[in-house]
Amino acid sequence: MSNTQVQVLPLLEDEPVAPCCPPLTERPFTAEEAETAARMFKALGDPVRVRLFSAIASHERGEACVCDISDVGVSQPTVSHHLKKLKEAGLLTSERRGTWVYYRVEPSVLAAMGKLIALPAAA
Amino acid sequence: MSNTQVQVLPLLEDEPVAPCCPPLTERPFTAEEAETAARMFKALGDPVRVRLFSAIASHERGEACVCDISDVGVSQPTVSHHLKKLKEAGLLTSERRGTWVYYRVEPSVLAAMGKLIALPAAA
DNA sequence: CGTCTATGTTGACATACATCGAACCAAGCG
DNA sequence: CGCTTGGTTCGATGTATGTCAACATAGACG
Repeated sequence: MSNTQVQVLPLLEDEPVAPCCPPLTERPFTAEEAETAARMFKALGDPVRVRLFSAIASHERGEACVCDISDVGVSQPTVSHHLKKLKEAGLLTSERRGTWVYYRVEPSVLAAMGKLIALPAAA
Repeated sequence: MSNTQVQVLPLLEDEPVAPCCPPLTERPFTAEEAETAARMFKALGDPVRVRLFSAIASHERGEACVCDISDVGVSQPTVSHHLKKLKEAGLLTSERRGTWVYYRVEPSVLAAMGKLIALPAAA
């Protein structure tokens, strides 16, 4: 009843991608874990999206205006489509600042993926 | 310095997936690099394939008989189909030993993927 | 040989996806 | 206002993909 200041996670409408799964080599993934991991991999399973993601990730502060990265050989609507896909997968966030729209890499995503591919110590 | 020759890459006649690309965050990928990276990501962009890959990778010696991993909720031909995809992508190799066929994780692949999503050293 | 078990291949089918042009919103500027 | 530039959404279209049932192949074994 009394609102004891539940300062919760601020309403993420999409599913959180970051806290995903153990390393792929640790144990067989469950169906759910596989679903989550596959969603991330699938988002990067297109050359155009890899180029866009890499362009943003390697840009200043991990963010870039669409205008800076839309030279990947496809039409501008297609670029927008792919950016949307990456955003839906939780890999990017976007923000409009005046005239331009900036996309930014979700930092936790890289950490989550790094954990996924983590190698077993014994080599 | 007794490394007279590299011992890791003898004869994969299919496209070598291992020596792929710099980290995604280092610089914008070229079209070719993106194509290579996307092929790897795409191969793991399906939940069934993630489960199969994880089951094999986490198995003894990074290899497993098909019979040990085919319980992923789809029919046997579908399992075979996905294993073939993973093999074509260079993530797995297969070998027949008597009655059973064993699939094995290509170790260099995990290294390549780890390099791909390597985090920038300092922010 | 014949047959059984373990996998792979083929054909068919429904769904998903990448792509484009055109139409549409949003912000700045005259 | 109306124009211009940046970006997204929509509708259409061709291609890729996941899936299964049916058939094929490869060893093991009697």
